[in-house]
Amino acid sequence: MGNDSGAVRPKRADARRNEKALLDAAAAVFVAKGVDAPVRDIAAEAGVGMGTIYRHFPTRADLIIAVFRHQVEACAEAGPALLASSATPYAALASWISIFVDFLVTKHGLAAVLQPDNAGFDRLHTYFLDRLVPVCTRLLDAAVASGEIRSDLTALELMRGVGNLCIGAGSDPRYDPRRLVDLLVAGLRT
Amino acid sequence: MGNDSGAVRPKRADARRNEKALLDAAAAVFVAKGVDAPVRDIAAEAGVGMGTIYRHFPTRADLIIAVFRHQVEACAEAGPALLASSATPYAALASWISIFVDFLVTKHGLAAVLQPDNAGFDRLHTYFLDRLVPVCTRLLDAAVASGEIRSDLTALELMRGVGNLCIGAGSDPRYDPRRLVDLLVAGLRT
DNA sequence: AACGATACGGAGCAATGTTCCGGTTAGCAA
DNA sequence: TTGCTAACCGGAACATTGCTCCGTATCGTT
Repeated sequence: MGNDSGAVRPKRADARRNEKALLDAAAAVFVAKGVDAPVRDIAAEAGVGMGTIYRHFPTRADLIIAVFRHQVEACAEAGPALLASSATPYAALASWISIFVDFLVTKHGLAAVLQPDNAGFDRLHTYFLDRLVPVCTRLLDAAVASGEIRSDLTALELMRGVGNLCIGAGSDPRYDPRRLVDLLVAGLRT
Repeated sequence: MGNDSGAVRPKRADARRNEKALLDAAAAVFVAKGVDAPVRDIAAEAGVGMGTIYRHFPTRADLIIAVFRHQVEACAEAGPALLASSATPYAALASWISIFVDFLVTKHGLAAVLQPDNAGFDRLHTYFLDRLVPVCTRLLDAAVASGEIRSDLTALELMRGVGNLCIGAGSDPRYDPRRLVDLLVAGLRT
């Protein structure tokens, strides 16, 4: 998975340096203030100007994608692994959902950004879904095939439901998205 | 429930007229563009200035509350009625949740505004919860007492979960919040 | 008819995402 | 080493949006 090492046109050294600074700064700011942090804050943290951010990442969403890409990959790759190692497909599905929830809950406000109508976040929404829906579909199909769950739900619906349940996690200690998600997954059983 | 007719200090005629115009305009704009419509649009639709809106409704949330108040009341009042007329408490709970979902889904973007961290919408959030959580609690308690559902979930959690599931309804025909909510409610069963 | 309290309208402020452009510099060629 | 140009940089400027302020117009009373 060579990211972009020996590509068509080697970037200039300063460009490469700034891109890394930006990614690090964005990660730090996201942790501190959530993914809704103003672009200016990220630019300041990285010690670069606004223009530099938007040249490297045409839109906020692209920056977010870049920052979380490897975590999304890890989540995607966990799917088949769980299917192979779990006692039943349903157990694998439940475990995977749990991983997915952990990912969403860990990042302030990331879940909210999965909304398809979040203007400007189309790219992010598309990326997440393109990468994870197939994984979830496979888990879901397996669990349906084993007769453990009902068959009238698509992976997209399930993931979106789970994503929605995770919105606002952490802002209110009385609301624990994990419990609600567990309920949802329990409701899936035949 | 005389709204504010013969109150401490009779408002001026133009003030009363404008308040009504504002409510009508807001309702129309909310239907057309969702509750996130710019305040300026509402002012324009009502044919008044920005100042007028903010004098009558100190904050966007207050305007939204005013527009939807009677529907929230209807929802609140349906709770005890359903409890009395349904076969079992669980059936009453399910029916009430369904009414609640209908309410949220009908209004573009209303669900998203139930988030406690939605800066500026504290009032709206508080109003909704103050009015509806007690109703939901009673339904939940009754269903727990009849042994139909588990007892480790608060009304707040359930309502927030349902509210979250309804976020973005209508923006994607492949996502039907009602089905997810049904799943959630099904997961409640013992 | 005059007057004071009340309401009105819209310019203006602050925050934020995004675009633009003049100045600077890395990397290559002679 | 020196010079050149394409790529890059920073931040000012623009557009949108929630909200505030204040001079002016209007209402209702005396």
